[in-house]
Amino acid sequence: MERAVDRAYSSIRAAILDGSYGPGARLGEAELAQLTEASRTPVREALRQLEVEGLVEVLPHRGARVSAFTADDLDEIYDLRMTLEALAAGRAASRITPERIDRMAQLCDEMEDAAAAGQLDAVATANVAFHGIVREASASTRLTSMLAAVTQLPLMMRTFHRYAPDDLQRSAGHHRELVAALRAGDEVWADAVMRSHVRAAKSVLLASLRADEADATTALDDEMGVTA
Amino acid sequence: MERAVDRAYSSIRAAILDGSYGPGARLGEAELAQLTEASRTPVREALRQLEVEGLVEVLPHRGARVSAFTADDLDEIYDLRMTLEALAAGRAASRITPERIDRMAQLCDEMEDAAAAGQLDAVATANVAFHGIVREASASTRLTSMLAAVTQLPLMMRTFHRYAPDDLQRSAGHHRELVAALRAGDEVWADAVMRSHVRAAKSVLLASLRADEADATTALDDEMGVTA
DNA sequence: GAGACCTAGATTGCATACAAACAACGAACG
DNA sequence: CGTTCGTTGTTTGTATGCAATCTAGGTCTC
Repeated sequence: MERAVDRAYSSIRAAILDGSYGPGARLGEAELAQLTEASRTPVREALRQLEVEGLVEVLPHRGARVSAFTADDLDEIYDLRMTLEALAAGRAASRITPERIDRMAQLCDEMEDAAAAGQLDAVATANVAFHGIVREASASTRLTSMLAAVTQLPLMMRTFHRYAPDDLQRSAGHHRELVAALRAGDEVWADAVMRSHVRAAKSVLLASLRADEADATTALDDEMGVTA
Repeated sequence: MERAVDRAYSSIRAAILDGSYGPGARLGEAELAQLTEASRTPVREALRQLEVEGLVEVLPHRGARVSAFTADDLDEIYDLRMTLEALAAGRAASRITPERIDRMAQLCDEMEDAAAAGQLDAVATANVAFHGIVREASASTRLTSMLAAVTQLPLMMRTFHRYAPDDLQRSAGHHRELVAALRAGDEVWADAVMRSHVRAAKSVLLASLRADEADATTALDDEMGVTA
């Protein structure tokens, strides 16, 4: 991470993912240049990179904003993600090495332990590593970069914090099953498991968002009731 | 096309697609700045954009080169393209308007006429428009931009010039069938036709490249025979 | 003669100054 | 009172100069 572009990229990305800049927040170049201790030139390049990955939107002559996702976006993104992750899993089935499969099994252990201990951040971290192995094993740089674009949303929304115990257990089951499918070298199996896995994640997220919305409405009603 | 970045982008892209810069050719920033009548700043941005779309590769401190595709790349790209294009067709089936379907049917006529007249460039142009309608109708900006990344290769390789009459006829058949599937609003049908269509294209391209290679080898052998 | 090292030229990466476009505010007019 | 237009401040877009890095050629050593 020597180049100023990389510093800028990492800093901005971290600031978005940790919530310093929420959805829709303005990303002024001068401000970011100060934050990342670089000039505007590398900041601009970093912003374009982040745009490709779907984390920010830049409008001509109007600057950059953190992406804000609608329900339609979410639907679209998870459709894409299901298709792409399944393709990656299928390709990985015939290419992955035993060592990597072992590492995935190990990550399954870690995730289950972390889930049992209620450490959702640790689950999320191990989960990213787990899926990362599948992508690497798919041996397709293009596919890998496309997957990056549809995986930012779950990161931004801290999806694991929306998982109930049942959801976590089902997710762990998918992970174990995927390991089995890969060990068997079964493309179709791996593809199918991954589809279930992503689709289930979408379902959890949508349900959770609907619940959030209901809460917000209730809160709003209460507030109006108080002030009226 | 007012902004210098857009000028640079268009000029460089055109220069690559018309063969002025072949695969592996070096793309010096100063040279491109002169070509596009802009400074290096917008040229750099344009190059990054072209990198995203897969037309060029840029290496840190080493500049940009036109992408050169290996047989593995080709395999990988067509796998991805089949999956994404099929997804787009499926989504389009339930969203496309009758007007757009009519336009697609019209483009079918044009392509068949052009093919009969041996005007392969005209076929290619209409084909791009035809597939463009499907992508727009898929109503997914992300999917659209991903498809752009896996559609540069066929453009660069002028794939239509490798089609024999039988291939062109099969392709036309796929196009007609896709129109029918979309008119019927049948997602599964549209998905399946598109898979066939892309897979057939891959097959033609691979066969054509193998033929090229054989020719090259023969020519080389001949030459060595002469010089020996 | 082969290989490593060093130097010179050229090229990319970064910073900064300037120009162009946009947004917000206020005044003038209908 | 509302609308429109001008004006000003801020932000993005572009050009250019300088520093850091890479490539190539030659020389020196083994």
